[in-house]
Amino acid sequence: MNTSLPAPNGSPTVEAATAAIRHLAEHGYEKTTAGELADAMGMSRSTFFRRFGSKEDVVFADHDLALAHLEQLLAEADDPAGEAVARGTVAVMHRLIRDADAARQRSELLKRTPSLRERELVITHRYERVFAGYLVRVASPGTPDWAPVALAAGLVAVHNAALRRWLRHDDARAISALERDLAALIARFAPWFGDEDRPSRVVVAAFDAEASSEEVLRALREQLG
Amino acid sequence: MNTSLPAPNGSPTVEAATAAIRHLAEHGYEKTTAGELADAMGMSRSTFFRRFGSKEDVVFADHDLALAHLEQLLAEADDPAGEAVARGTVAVMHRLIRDADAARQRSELLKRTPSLRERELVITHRYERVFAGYLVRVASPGTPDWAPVALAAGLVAVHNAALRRWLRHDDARAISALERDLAALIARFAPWFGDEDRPSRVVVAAFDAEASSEEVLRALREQLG
DNA sequence: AGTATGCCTGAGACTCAGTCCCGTTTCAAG
DNA sequence: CTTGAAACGGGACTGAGTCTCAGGCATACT
Repeated sequence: MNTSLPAPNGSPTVEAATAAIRHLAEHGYEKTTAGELADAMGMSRSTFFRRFGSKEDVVFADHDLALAHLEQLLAEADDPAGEAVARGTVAVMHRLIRDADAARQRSELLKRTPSLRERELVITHRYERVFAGYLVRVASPGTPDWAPVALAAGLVAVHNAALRRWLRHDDARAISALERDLAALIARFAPWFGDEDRPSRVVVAAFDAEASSEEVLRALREQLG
Repeated sequence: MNTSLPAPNGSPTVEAATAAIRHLAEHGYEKTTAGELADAMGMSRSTFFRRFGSKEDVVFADHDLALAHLEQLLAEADDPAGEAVARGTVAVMHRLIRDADAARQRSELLKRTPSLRERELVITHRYERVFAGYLVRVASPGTPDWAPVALAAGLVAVHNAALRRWLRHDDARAISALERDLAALIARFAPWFGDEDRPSRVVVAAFDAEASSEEVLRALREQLG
Protein backbone atom coordinates (compact mmCIF):
# COMPACT_ATOMS: atom_id res chain seq x y z
CA MET A 1 0.00 0.00 0.00
CA ASN A 2 1.24 3.44 -0.94
CA THR A 3 1.53 5.44 2.23
CA SER A 4 3.82 8.13 0.86
CA LEU A 5 2.86 11.75 1.20
CA PRO A 6 1.08 13.37 -1.73
CA ALA A 7 3.69 14.47 -4.25
CA PRO A 8 3.57 17.68 -6.31
CA ASN A 9 2.21 17.39 -9.82
CA GLY A 10 5.39 17.54 -11.88
CA SER A 11 7.02 15.14 -9.46
CA PRO A 12 9.16 12.24 -10.67
CA THR A 13 6.65 9.97 -8.92
CA VAL A 14 3.83 11.15 -11.17
CA GLU A 15 5.97 10.97 -14.29
CA ALA A 16 7.06 7.46 -13.44
CA ALA A 17 3.45 6.43 -12.88
CA THR A 18 2.32 7.69 -16.28
CA ALA A 19 5.27 5.91 -17.85
CA ALA A 20 4.11 2.76 -16.09
CA ILE A 21 0.57 3.12 -17.43
CA ARG A 22 1.91 3.61 -20.92
CA HIS A 23 4.07 0.51 -20.68
CA LEU A 24 1.26 -1.59 -19.24
CA ALA A 25 -1.20 -0.40 -21.86
CA GLU A 26 1.19 -1.29 -24.64
CA HIS A 27 2.48 -4.61 -23.34
CA GLY A 28 -0.48 -5.90 -21.35
CA TYR A 29 -0.94 -5.94 -17.60
CA GLU A 30 -0.72 -9.64 -16.86
CA LYS A 31 2.09 -10.23 -19.30
CA THR A 32 4.26 -7.61 -17.61
CA THR A 33 6.13 -8.72 -14.50
CA ALA A 34 6.93 -6.31 -11.73
CA GLY A 35 10.61 -6.48 -12.63
CA GLU A 36 10.02 -5.57 -16.26
CA LEU A 37 7.77 -2.72 -15.23
CA ALA A 38 10.35 -1.37 -12.82
CA ASP A 39 12.97 -1.51 -15.57
CA ALA A 40 10.70 0.42 -17.92
CA MET A 41 10.26 3.02 -15.19
CA GLY A 42 14.00 3.31 -14.67
CA MET A 43 14.18 1.97 -11.15
CA SER A 44 14.89 -1.27 -9.35
CA ARG A 45 12.19 -3.72 -8.35
CA SER A 46 12.81 -2.87 -4.70
CA THR A 47 12.32 0.82 -5.27
CA PHE A 48 9.21 0.22 -7.33
CA PHE A 49 7.45 -1.56 -4.48
CA ARG A 50 8.70 0.97 -1.97
CA ARG A 51 7.32 3.89 -3.98
CA PHE A 52 4.08 2.47 -5.32
CA GLY A 53 3.24 -0.40 -3.02
CA SER A 54 1.90 -2.73 -5.67
CA LYS A 55 1.51 -3.30 -9.38
CA GLU A 56 -2.15 -2.32 -9.13
CA ASP A 57 -1.66 0.88 -7.18
CA VAL A 58 0.77 2.38 -9.65
CA VAL A 59 -2.09 2.63 -12.14
CA PHE A 60 -4.12 4.77 -9.75
CA ALA A 61 -1.28 6.79 -8.23
CA ASP A 62 -2.69 10.14 -9.32
CA HIS A 63 -5.96 9.45 -7.53
CA ASP A 64 -4.13 10.11 -4.29
CA LEU A 65 -3.53 13.64 -5.49
CA ALA A 66 -7.07 14.17 -6.72
CA LEU A 67 -8.41 12.86 -3.45
CA ALA A 68 -6.22 15.16 -1.38
CA HIS A 69 -7.30 18.06 -3.55
CA LEU A 70 -10.95 17.18 -3.01
CA GLU A 71 -10.52 16.98 0.74
CA GLN A 72 -8.88 20.38 0.84
CA LEU A 73 -11.58 21.86 -1.38
CA LEU A 74 -14.34 20.61 0.87
CA ALA A 75 -12.55 21.65 4.02
CA GLU A 76 -12.27 25.23 2.77
CA ALA A 77 -15.76 25.43 1.27
CA ASP A 78 -18.22 27.91 2.68
CA ASP A 79 -20.83 27.39 -0.02
CA PRO A 80 -24.04 25.61 0.67
CA ALA A 81 -23.20 21.91 0.86
CA GLY A 82 -24.90 21.05 -2.40
CA GLU A 83 -22.82 23.52 -4.36
CA ALA A 84 -19.61 22.54 -2.62
CA VAL A 85 -19.93 18.86 -3.50
CA ALA A 86 -20.89 19.75 -7.05
CA ARG A 87 -17.80 21.92 -7.39
CA GLY A 88 -15.68 19.20 -5.84
CA THR A 89 -17.00 16.56 -8.21
CA VAL A 90 -16.32 18.75 -11.23
CA ALA A 91 -12.84 19.51 -9.90
CA VAL A 92 -12.04 15.81 -9.70
CA MET A 93 -13.31 15.32 -13.23
CA HIS A 94 -11.13 18.17 -14.48
CA ARG A 95 -8.12 16.74 -12.77
CA LEU A 96 -8.61 13.28 -14.22
CA ILE A 97 -8.96 14.49 -17.81
CA ARG A 98 -6.33 17.20 -17.60
CA ASP A 99 -3.84 14.95 -19.37
CA ALA A 100 -6.16 13.58 -22.03
CA ASP A 101 -3.65 11.08 -23.42
CA ALA A 102 -2.94 9.59 -20.04
CA ALA A 103 -6.64 9.38 -19.27
CA ARG A 104 -7.36 7.52 -22.48
CA GLN A 105 -4.43 5.19 -22.02
CA ARG A 106 -5.54 4.27 -18.54
CA SER A 107 -9.07 3.76 -19.79
CA GLU A 108 -7.84 1.38 -22.48
CA LEU A 109 -5.78 -0.46 -19.92
CA LEU A 110 -8.76 -0.81 -17.59
CA LYS A 111 -11.05 -1.96 -20.36
CA ARG A 112 -8.80 -4.92 -21.05
CA THR A 113 -7.91 -5.80 -17.46
CA PRO A 114 -10.73 -7.05 -15.21
CA SER A 115 -8.59 -7.13 -12.09
CA LEU A 116 -7.81 -3.44 -12.52
CA ARG A 117 -11.48 -2.62 -12.95
CA GLU A 118 -12.12 -4.25 -9.61
CA ARG A 119 -9.31 -2.31 -8.06
CA GLU A 120 -10.82 0.84 -9.51
CA LEU A 121 -13.96 0.22 -7.48
CA VAL A 122 -11.93 0.28 -4.31
CA ILE A 123 -10.20 3.50 -5.28
CA THR A 124 -13.48 5.09 -6.27
CA HIS A 125 -14.97 4.24 -2.93
CA ARG A 126 -12.50 6.55 -1.22
CA TYR A 127 -14.20 9.50 -2.87
CA GLU A 128 -17.51 8.24 -1.59
CA ARG A 129 -16.15 8.21 1.92
CA VAL A 130 -14.80 11.73 1.63
CA PHE A 131 -18.09 13.07 0.30
CA ALA A 132 -20.14 11.22 2.87
CA GLY A 133 -17.95 12.46 5.71
CA TYR A 134 -18.28 16.04 4.56
CA LEU A 135 -22.04 15.73 4.08
CA VAL A 136 -22.51 14.26 7.53
CA ARG A 137 -20.58 17.18 8.94
CA VAL A 138 -22.66 19.88 7.27
CA ALA A 139 -26.08 18.25 7.09
CA SER A 140 -28.98 20.15 8.58
CA PRO A 141 -30.25 18.78 11.89
CA GLY A 142 -32.80 16.03 11.41
CA THR A 143 -31.17 14.64 8.28
CA PRO A 144 -31.68 10.86 8.14
CA ASP A 145 -28.62 8.65 8.40
CA TRP A 146 -28.88 7.27 4.93
CA ALA A 147 -29.02 10.61 3.12
CA PRO A 148 -25.32 11.56 3.14
CA VAL A 149 -24.10 8.16 2.07
CA ALA A 150 -26.77 7.83 -0.60
CA LEU A 151 -25.98 11.23 -2.03
CA ALA A 152 -22.26 10.51 -1.90
CA ALA A 153 -22.78 7.28 -3.81
CA GLY A 154 -24.87 9.15 -6.33
CA LEU A 155 -22.22 11.82 -6.81
CA VAL A 156 -19.58 9.24 -7.61
CA ALA A 157 -21.94 7.38 -9.91
CA VAL A 158 -22.82 10.52 -11.83
CA HIS A 159 -19.16 11.47 -12.07
CA ASN A 160 -18.17 8.08 -13.40
CA ALA A 161 -20.93 8.14 -15.98
CA ALA A 162 -19.77 11.56 -17.15
CA LEU A 163 -16.19 10.38 -17.36
CA ARG A 164 -17.21 7.42 -19.48
CA ARG A 165 -19.16 9.71 -21.79
CA TRP A 166 -16.15 11.97 -22.12
CA LEU A 167 -13.94 8.97 -22.95
CA ARG A 168 -16.33 7.72 -25.63
CA HIS A 169 -16.63 10.98 -27.56
CA ASP A 170 -14.33 13.76 -26.53
CA ASP A 171 -17.24 16.08 -25.99
CA ALA A 172 -16.30 19.40 -24.46
CA ARG A 173 -19.89 19.61 -23.32
CA ALA A 174 -19.27 16.64 -21.03
CA ILE A 175 -18.45 19.02 -18.23
CA SER A 176 -21.58 21.12 -18.57
CA ALA A 177 -23.64 17.94 -18.84
CA LEU A 178 -22.00 16.76 -15.64
CA GLU A 179 -22.89 20.01 -13.91
CA ARG A 180 -26.48 19.70 -15.02
CA ASP A 181 -26.77 16.08 -13.85
CA LEU A 182 -25.17 16.93 -10.54
CA ALA A 183 -27.61 19.76 -9.96
CA ALA A 184 -30.52 17.46 -10.70
CA LEU A 185 -29.18 14.77 -8.37
CA ILE A 186 -28.49 17.19 -5.56
CA ALA A 187 -31.94 18.69 -5.97
CA ARG A 188 -33.30 15.28 -4.97
CA PHE A 189 -31.62 15.77 -1.60
CA ALA A 190 -32.19 19.49 -1.42
CA PRO A 191 -34.00 19.80 1.91
CA TRP A 192 -31.03 18.42 3.83
CA PHE A 193 -28.05 19.91 2.02
CA GLY A 194 -29.44 23.20 0.78
CA ASP A 195 -28.51 26.67 1.87
CA GLU A 196 -29.61 27.27 5.43
CA ASP A 197 -28.50 30.90 5.30
CA ARG A 198 -31.09 31.75 2.67
CA PRO A 199 -33.99 29.51 3.54
CA SER A 200 -36.75 31.42 1.76
CA ARG A 201 -38.32 29.19 -0.86
CA VAL A 202 -41.27 29.23 -3.17
CA VAL A 203 -43.01 25.90 -3.42
CA VAL A 204 -44.76 25.10 -6.65
CA ALA A 205 -46.75 21.90 -6.44
CA ALA A 206 -48.39 20.07 -9.32
CA PHE A 207 -50.87 17.39 -8.38
CA ASP A 208 -52.70 14.81 -10.30
CA ALA A 209 -56.41 15.29 -10.01
CA GLU A 210 -56.77 11.87 -8.41
CA ALA A 211 -54.11 12.35 -5.77
CA SER A 212 -55.44 11.80 -2.30
CA SER A 213 -54.99 14.39 0.44
CA GLU A 214 -52.67 12.01 2.21
CA GLU A 215 -50.36 11.78 -0.80
CA VAL A 216 -50.30 15.53 -1.17
CA LEU A 217 -49.52 16.06 2.48
CA ARG A 218 -46.84 13.42 2.54
CA ALA A 219 -45.06 14.87 -0.49
CA LEU A 220 -45.29 18.37 0.88
CA ARG A 221 -43.95 17.30 4.24
CA GLU A 222 -40.98 15.64 2.58
CA GLN A 223 -40.16 18.69 0.51
CA LEU A 224 -40.50 21.08 3.36
CA GLY A 225 -38.45 18.91 5.67
CA MET B 1 -12.70 -16.63 -9.62
CA ASN B 2 -15.56 -18.94 -8.73
CA THR B 3 -17.44 -19.70 -11.90
CA SER B 4 -19.35 -22.71 -10.60
CA LEU B 5 -23.11 -22.80 -10.86
CA PRO B 6 -25.06 -21.57 -7.86
CA ALA B 7 -25.22 -24.38 -5.35
CA PRO B 8 -28.25 -25.25 -3.19
CA ASN B 9 -28.23 -23.90 0.33
CA GLY B 10 -27.36 -27.02 2.31
CA SER B 11 -24.66 -27.80 -0.22
CA PRO B 12 -21.24 -29.01 0.90
CA THR B 13 -19.84 -25.92 -0.81
CA VAL B 14 -21.74 -23.62 1.52
CA GLU B 15 -20.91 -25.65 4.60
CA ALA B 16 -17.25 -25.64 3.69
CA ALA B 17 -17.34 -21.87 3.19
CA THR B 18 -18.82 -21.24 6.64
CA ALA B 19 -16.23 -23.57 8.11
CA ALA B 20 -13.60 -21.50 6.34
CA ILE B 21 -14.94 -18.25 7.76
CA ARG B 22 -14.97 -19.73 11.24
CA HIS B 23 -11.39 -20.89 10.92
CA LEU B 24 -10.21 -17.57 9.51
CA ALA B 25 -12.02 -15.61 12.20
CA GLU B 26 -10.43 -17.71 14.92
CA HIS B 27 -6.89 -17.95 13.54
CA GLY B 28 -6.55 -14.71 11.61
CA TYR B 29 -6.69 -14.19 7.87
CA GLU B 30 -3.09 -13.33 7.07
CA LYS B 31 -1.69 -15.88 9.46
CA THR B 32 -3.60 -18.69 7.77
CA THR B 33 -2.04 -20.10 4.62
CA ALA B 34 -4.16 -21.52 1.85
CA GLY B 35 -2.91 -25.00 2.66
CA GLU B 36 -3.89 -24.76 6.31
CA LEU B 37 -7.28 -23.40 5.37
CA ALA B 38 -7.88 -26.22 2.91
CA ASP B 39 -6.96 -28.74 5.60
CA ALA B 40 -9.42 -27.15 8.02
CA MET B 41 -12.10 -27.42 5.34
CA GLY B 42 -11.30 -31.08 4.74
CA MET B 43 -10.01 -30.82 1.22
CA SER B 44 -6.74 -30.52 -0.63
CA ARG B 45 -5.19 -27.19 -1.58
CA SER B 46 -5.87 -27.97 -5.25
CA THR B 47 -9.55 -28.60 -4.64
CA PHE B 48 -9.83 -25.49 -2.53
CA PHE B 49 -8.67 -23.24 -5.35
CA ARG B 50 -10.78 -25.12 -7.88
CA ARG B 51 -13.94 -24.68 -5.83
CA PHE B 52 -13.50 -21.17 -4.44
CA GLY B 53 -11.03 -19.49 -6.74
CA SER B 54 -9.13 -17.63 -4.07
CA LYS B 55 -8.66 -17.15 -0.38
CA GLU B 56 -10.64 -13.93 -0.53
CA ASP B 57 -13.60 -15.28 -2.46
CA VAL B 58 -14.28 -18.07 -0.02
CA VAL B 59 -15.31 -15.47 2.54
CA PHE B 60 -18.00 -14.12 0.22
CA ALA B 61 -19.12 -17.38 -1.33
CA ASP B 62 -22.72 -17.02 -0.18
CA HIS B 63 -23.05 -13.68 -1.89
CA ASP B 64 -23.21 -15.57 -5.15
CA LEU B 65 -26.39 -17.19 -3.92
CA ALA B 66 -27.90 -13.98 -2.61
CA LEU B 67 -27.10 -12.26 -5.87
CA ALA B 68 -28.69 -14.98 -7.95
CA HIS B 69 -31.74 -14.83 -5.71
CA LEU B 70 -31.98 -11.09 -6.19
CA GLU B 71 -31.73 -11.37 -9.95
CA GLN B 72 -34.50 -13.93 -10.03
CA LEU B 73 -36.66 -11.82 -7.74
CA LEU B 74 -36.29 -8.77 -9.96
CA ALA B 75 -36.84 -10.76 -13.14
CA GLU B 76 -40.15 -12.09 -11.86
CA ALA B 77 -41.31 -8.83 -10.28
CA ASP B 78 -44.44 -7.20 -11.61
CA ASP B 79 -44.65 -4.59 -8.86
CA PRO B 80 -43.90 -0.98 -9.52
CA ALA B 81 -40.13 -0.72 -9.79
CA GLY B 82 -39.72 1.11 -6.51
CA GLU B 83 -41.47 -1.59 -4.54
CA ALA B 84 -39.61 -4.35 -6.36
CA VAL B 85 -36.17 -2.99 -5.52
CA ALA B 86 -37.24 -2.39 -1.93
CA ARG B 87 -38.41 -5.99 -1.61
CA GLY B 88 -35.21 -7.18 -3.25
CA THR B 89 -33.02 -5.20 -0.88
CA VAL B 90 -34.86 -6.53 2.15
CA ALA B 91 -34.62 -10.05 0.76
CA VAL B 92 -30.84 -9.74 0.50
CA MET B 93 -30.67 -8.43 4.05
CA HIS B 94 -32.75 -11.35 5.28
CA ARG B 95 -30.54 -13.81 3.48
CA LEU B 96 -27.35 -12.37 4.90
CA ILE B 97 -28.54 -12.42 8.51
CA ARG B 98 -30.39 -15.73 8.28
CA ASP B 99 -27.48 -17.49 9.96
CA ALA B 100 -26.79 -14.91 12.66
CA ASP B 101 -23.66 -16.63 13.97
CA ALA B 102 -22.08 -16.80 10.55
CA ALA B 103 -22.98 -13.18 9.86
CA ARG B 104 -21.34 -12.04 13.07
CA GLN B 105 -18.28 -14.15 12.50
CA ARG B 106 -17.79 -12.75 9.03
CA SER B 107 -18.30 -9.25 10.36
CA GLU B 108 -15.62 -9.79 12.99
CA LEU B 109 -13.30 -11.16 10.35
CA LEU B 110 -13.86 -8.19 8.08
CA LYS B 111 -13.38 -5.71 10.88
CA ARG B 112 -9.88 -7.01 11.48
CA THR B 113 -8.85 -7.53 7.86
CA PRO B 114 -8.51 -4.46 5.67
CA SER B 115 -7.85 -6.42 2.49
CA LEU B 116 -11.16 -8.24 2.97
CA ARG B 117 -13.00 -4.99 3.47
CA GLU B 118 -11.67 -3.83 0.13
CA ARG B 119 -12.75 -7.06 -1.45
CA GLU B 120 -16.18 -6.56 0.06
CA LEU B 121 -16.54 -3.34 -1.91
CA VAL B 122 -16.06 -5.26 -5.12
CA ILE B 123 -18.62 -7.87 -4.13
CA THR B 124 -21.08 -5.20 -3.05
CA HIS B 125 -20.74 -3.48 -6.37
CA ARG B 126 -22.28 -6.48 -8.09
CA TYR B 127 -25.56 -5.74 -6.36
CA GLU B 128 -25.34 -2.20 -7.60
CA ARG B 129 -24.98 -3.44 -11.14
CA VAL B 130 -27.95 -5.76 -10.82
CA PHE B 131 -30.16 -3.03 -9.40
CA ALA B 132 -29.04 -0.48 -11.98
CA GLY B 133 -29.62 -2.91 -14.83
CA TYR B 134 -33.13 -3.65 -13.64
CA LEU B 135 -33.93 0.02 -13.09
CA VAL B 136 -32.73 0.95 -16.55
CA ARG B 137 -34.96 -1.75 -17.97
CA VAL B 138 -38.12 -0.57 -16.23
CA ALA B 139 -37.56 3.19 -16.02
CA SER B 140 -40.27 5.41 -17.43
CA PRO B 141 -39.36 7.07 -20.72
CA GLY B 142 -37.49 10.29 -20.22
CA THR B 143 -35.62 9.11 -17.16
CA PRO B 144 -32.16 10.72 -17.06
CA ASP B 145 -29.15 8.43 -17.40
CA TRP B 146 -27.85 9.04 -13.93
CA ALA B 147 -31.05 8.18 -12.07
CA PRO B 148 -30.87 4.36 -12.16
CA VAL B 149 -27.25 4.18 -11.16
CA ALA B 150 -27.66 6.79 -8.43
CA LEU B 151 -30.66 5.02 -6.97
CA ALA B 152 -28.88 1.67 -7.17
CA ALA B 153 -25.92 3.09 -5.30
CA GLY B 154 -28.26 4.52 -2.71
CA LEU B 155 -30.03 1.20 -2.24
CA VAL B 156 -26.79 -0.58 -1.53
CA ALA B 157 -25.64 2.17 0.79
CA VAL B 158 -28.85 2.06 2.77
CA HIS B 159 -28.70 -1.72 2.95
CA ASN B 160 -25.14 -1.69 4.22
CA ALA B 161 -25.95 0.90 6.85
CA ALA B 162 -28.87 -1.22 8.04
CA LEU B 163 -26.69 -4.32 8.16
CA ARG B 164 -24.11 -2.52 10.25
CA ARG B 165 -26.81 -1.34 12.63
CA TRP B 166 -28.11 -4.89 12.94
CA LEU B 167 -24.60 -6.14 13.68
CA ARG B 168 -24.03 -3.54 16.38
CA HIS B 169 -27.18 -4.21 18.36
CA ASP B 170 -29.21 -7.21 17.32
CA ASP B 171 -32.28 -5.07 16.90
CA ALA B 172 -35.21 -6.93 15.42
CA ARG B 173 -36.48 -3.53 14.34
CA ALA B 174 -33.50 -3.24 11.99
CA ILE B 175 -35.59 -4.68 9.19
CA SER B 176 -38.50 -2.30 9.63
CA ALA B 177 -36.06 0.60 9.88
CA LEU B 178 -34.50 -0.59 6.64
CA GLU B 179 -37.92 -0.67 4.98
CA ARG B 180 -38.63 2.84 6.16
CA ASP B 181 -35.30 4.20 4.94
CA LEU B 182 -35.69 2.47 1.60
CA ALA B 183 -39.12 3.98 1.11
CA ALA B 184 -37.77 7.43 1.87
CA LEU B 185 -34.85 6.96 -0.52
CA ILE B 186 -37.02 5.61 -3.31
CA ALA B 187 -39.46 8.48 -2.83
CA ARG B 188 -36.63 10.79 -3.87
CA PHE B 189 -36.65 9.06 -7.26
CA ALA B 190 -40.36 8.47 -7.38
CA PRO B 191 -41.27 10.16 -10.66
CA TRP B 192 -39.11 7.77 -12.69
CA PHE B 193 -39.60 4.47 -10.94
CA GLY B 194 -43.17 4.76 -9.72
CA ASP B 195 -46.12 2.74 -10.88
CA GLU B 196 -46.78 3.36 -14.55
CA ASP B 197 -50.09 1.53 -14.36
CA ARG B 198 -51.37 4.21 -12.04
CA PRO B 199 -49.69 7.28 -13.47
CA SER B 200 -51.08 9.72 -10.98
CA ARG B 201 -48.17 11.69 -9.60
CA VAL B 202 -47.58 14.15 -6.88
CA VAL B 203 -44.87 16.55 -7.99
CA VAL B 204 -43.60 19.02 -5.50
CA ALA B 205 -40.95 21.49 -6.58
CA ALA B 206 -39.20 23.88 -4.23
CA PHE B 207 -37.47 26.97 -5.62
CA ASP B 208 -35.43 29.70 -4.14
CA ALA B 209 -37.33 32.93 -3.91
CA GLU B 210 -34.82 34.52 -6.24
CA ALA B 211 -35.12 31.89 -8.93
CA SER B 212 -35.85 33.36 -12.33
CA SER B 213 -38.95 32.39 -14.26
CA GLU B 214 -36.79 30.57 -16.77
CA GLU B 215 -35.28 28.39 -14.06
CA VAL B 216 -38.69 27.61 -12.65
CA LEU B 217 -40.06 26.68 -16.04
CA ARG B 218 -37.08 24.56 -16.95
CA ALA B 219 -37.24 22.62 -13.70
CA LEU B 220 -40.96 22.09 -14.03
CA ARG B 221 -40.57 20.92 -17.62
CA GLU B 222 -38.00 18.37 -16.50
CA GLN B 223 -40.28 17.10 -13.77
CA LEU B 224 -43.38 16.88 -15.92
CA GLY B 225 -41.66 15.69 -19.13
C1' DA C 1 -18.69 -59.24 -15.93
C1' DG C 2 -15.81 -56.24 -18.28
C1' DT C 3 -14.79 -51.95 -20.28
C1' DA C 4 -15.11 -47.27 -21.86
C1' DT C 5 -16.10 -42.43 -20.63
C1' DG C 6 -16.28 -38.44 -17.99
C1' DC C 7 -15.63 -36.00 -13.65
C1' DC C 8 -13.67 -34.88 -9.40
C1' DT C 9 -9.72 -35.23 -6.58
C1' DG C 10 -4.74 -35.03 -4.67
C1' DA C 11 0.05 -34.30 -5.43
C1' DG C 12 3.71 -31.69 -6.80
C1' DA C 13 6.21 -28.49 -9.77
C1' DC C 14 6.26 -23.81 -11.28
C1' DT C 15 5.62 -18.51 -11.80
C1' DC C 16 5.41 -14.34 -9.78
C1' DA C 17 3.81 -10.60 -6.38
C1' DG C 18 5.14 -8.73 -2.28
C1' DT C 19 8.29 -8.65 2.05
C1' DC C 20 12.54 -8.39 4.34
C1' DC C 21 17.32 -7.73 5.19
C1' DC C 22 21.69 -5.94 4.23
C1' DG C 23 25.31 -3.34 2.15
C1' DT C 24 26.01 0.89 -0.68
C1' DT C 25 25.20 5.45 -2.44
C1' DT C 26 23.88 10.29 -1.93
C1' DC C 27 23.56 14.46 0.13
C1' DA C 28 23.06 17.95 3.43
C1' DA C 29 24.39 19.60 8.03
C1' DG C 30 28.00 20.24 11.31
C1' DC D 1 36.26 15.91 5.95
C1' DT D 2 32.97 13.45 8.92
C1' DT D 3 28.51 11.95 10.23
C1' DG D 4 23.87 10.57 10.00
C1' DA D 5 19.58 10.06 7.67
C1' DA D 6 17.15 8.69 3.73
C1' DA D 7 16.77 6.52 -0.59
C1' DC D 8 18.52 2.86 -3.40
C1' DG D 9 19.85 -1.94 -5.51
C1' DG D 10 20.50 -6.78 -4.86
C1' DG D 11 19.06 -10.98 -3.48
C1' DA D 12 16.88 -14.33 -0.48
C1' DC D 13 12.43 -15.77 1.13
C1' DT D 14 7.22 -16.62 1.79
C1' DG D 15 2.99 -17.68 -0.02
C1' DA D 16 -0.96 -17.21 -3.54
C1' DG D 17 -2.52 -18.92 -7.64
C1' DT D 18 -1.74 -21.90 -12.05
C1' DC D 19 -0.86 -25.98 -14.41
C1' DT D 20 -0.11 -30.79 -15.45
C1' DC D 21 -0.50 -35.49 -14.51
C1' DA D 22 -2.14 -39.57 -12.51
C1' DG D 23 -5.56 -42.16 -9.81
C1' DG D 24 -10.41 -43.02 -7.94
C1' DC D 25 -15.23 -43.51 -8.75
C1' DA D 26 -19.44 -43.42 -10.83
C1' DT D 27 -22.53 -44.24 -14.75
C1' DA D 28 -23.31 -46.17 -19.39
C1' DC D 29 -22.57 -49.30 -22.97
C1' DT D 30 -21.71 -54.17 -24.87
